[in-house]
Amino acid sequence: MTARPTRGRGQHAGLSAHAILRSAIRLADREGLGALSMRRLGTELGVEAMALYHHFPSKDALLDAVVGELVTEATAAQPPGDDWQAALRGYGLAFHASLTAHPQLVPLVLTRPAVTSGNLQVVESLVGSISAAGFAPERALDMVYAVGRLAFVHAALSTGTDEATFVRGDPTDRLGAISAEDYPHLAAAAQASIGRPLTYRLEFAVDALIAGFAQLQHRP
Amino acid sequence: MTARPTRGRGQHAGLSAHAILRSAIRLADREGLGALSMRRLGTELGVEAMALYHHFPSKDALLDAVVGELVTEATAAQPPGDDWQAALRGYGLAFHASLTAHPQLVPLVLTRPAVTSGNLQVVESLVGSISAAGFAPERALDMVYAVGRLAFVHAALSTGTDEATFVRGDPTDRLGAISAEDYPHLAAAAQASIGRPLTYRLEFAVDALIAGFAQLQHRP
DNA sequence: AGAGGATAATGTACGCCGTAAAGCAAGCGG
DNA sequence: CCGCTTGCTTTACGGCGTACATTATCCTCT
Repeated sequence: MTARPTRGRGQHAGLSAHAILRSAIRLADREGLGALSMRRLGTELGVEAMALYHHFPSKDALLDAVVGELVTEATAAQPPGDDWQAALRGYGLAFHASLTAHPQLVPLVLTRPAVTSGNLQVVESLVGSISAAGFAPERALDMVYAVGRLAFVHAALSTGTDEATFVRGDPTDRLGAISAEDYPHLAAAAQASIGRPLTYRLEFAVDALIAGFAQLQHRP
Repeated sequence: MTARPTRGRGQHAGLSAHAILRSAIRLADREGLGALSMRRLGTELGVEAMALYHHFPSKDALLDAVVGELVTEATAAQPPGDDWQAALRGYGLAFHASLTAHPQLVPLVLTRPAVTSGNLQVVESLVGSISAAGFAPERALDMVYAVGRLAFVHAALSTGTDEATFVRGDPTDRLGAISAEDYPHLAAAAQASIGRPLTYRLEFAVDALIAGFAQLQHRP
C-alpha cells in the first residue's frame, strides 16, 4: 500500500466528496451496482475503505448523494419554453436520456427520494408554464409527475427483457420465446416492435399523455 | 435446533419452494428487504440456511421466484371485459393495488424481468381487446406497457417522499419544507394536493393516457 | 426383506461486506 | 515547540452468500 510516493501518510486534500461521488458513479456504470462496495470504491481511489467515512457518514448517505448527483445532472439545463406541451415533452425525454446514460444506477434512484434544489427548480418552472396555460396548479403538478415517472420507469425497465427479446429467439431465456399459438396477439405485436429504438415506446406514451392533458384543457 | 420432535433428520416434505416463497414475502413485508437473508429466512422456517438451496440454486433465483409470485398475484383475476378502455384502466389500478400490498418488494420487481405465464396471459387478453377496437397490435402492446409501467412506478414511488410531505412541514426532512417564495407554483400545487388518496395521481394519469389513446383511435 | 440411490437437511468453512474504534502522520495556530 | 485538528490506516466484529462434505431418512428395485 501507500503506492503514492509523493505524499506522506497524513497529507490533506487527497479526496473530496464530489470526487468520491463521481468515482462511485463511474464504478457502478462500469461494473454494476454489486461492485459498488466501500472497499472496492476505496481501492478505486487509491485509499482504504474507511477513508470514505470522513466524507460520508455511511454507505447509505453516499448512495443518497449519488442519487442527488444523478438527478441534478438529469434535470439540468432545461430550456424554459413557454409552450407547455413542448416543455413537458422535452422534460420527459431529457430526463429519460440522462437516466439511461447510467442504467445501472436507475434502481438506486427508485429507492431513495431525490429532491434536489435543481430538481425543484425544473418542476417549478414546468408547473408555472402549465398553470399559465389555464390548468389548476394541482393538476399541473400531477401532469409533471406523470410524465416524469413515465420517463423514469422507462429508463429503469428499458434495459430489462421485454417481449421483443422473447420473440427474437434465444429460447435459453427464462420462458423461451412467446409461442404464436398461445399468445397470438402478443406475438404479432412483439414481432412488429422488433428493431424500434428504445425511446419509441416512451415517446408514444408521453405524446398520448400530453394529448390527454390537452383534451382536459378544453373541458374544465 | 430440531425443535420439531415428530420428525427425524432426513424427513421429506418439510419444505416446499412455494412455502419458502410465501415466507420470504411475509418476512420482507414485515421487516424489509434488508432482513431477507438466507439465514434469517431459514430460521423463520425452522431450518438452516443451506436447506433453502435444495429448492433454489441461489438467493438470486429465489428473489426471481419471489418476483414471479408477486407479479402472478398482481395480474391474477383480471375480468376480460370487451371495453378496452375499462379493461386497461382496471388493469392499471389492479396492478397498482396488488403491488402496493407489498411496498417493500416493489424495488425487487424493478430489477428483474418478471415474465410469468399468468402475466403473459393478461397482457395477451388486453392486447386482444385493444386490437379488436381497431388499433394495430403493436400500438396495443405499447398502450398496455404504458399503463402497466405507470401503475408500477406509482407503486414504487408512492411510499417515498413527495412534495406534499415537504410542504406539510417537518423541516428536519432532507431539504426542509418547500419555501413559497422560491417555488410559488410548486408550493401552491403541493398545498392543494395534501390529503388526497394515494391512487388519485395514478388515476389521473391513467385516465389522461387512455383519453390520449382514444383520441389516436379516431385519427389513424 | 435387504440394498442402493435419491432427497432433504445439517455443519463447517471461506471470502466478502459495512463499519466501530483506535492509532498515527502531517499541517497549523498558540 | 506544543498540542489540536484533519485525513488516513489498522484492526476487529458480526453478518452475509454459498461451496463442500456429511448424515439421516424415504423410495424403488430385486
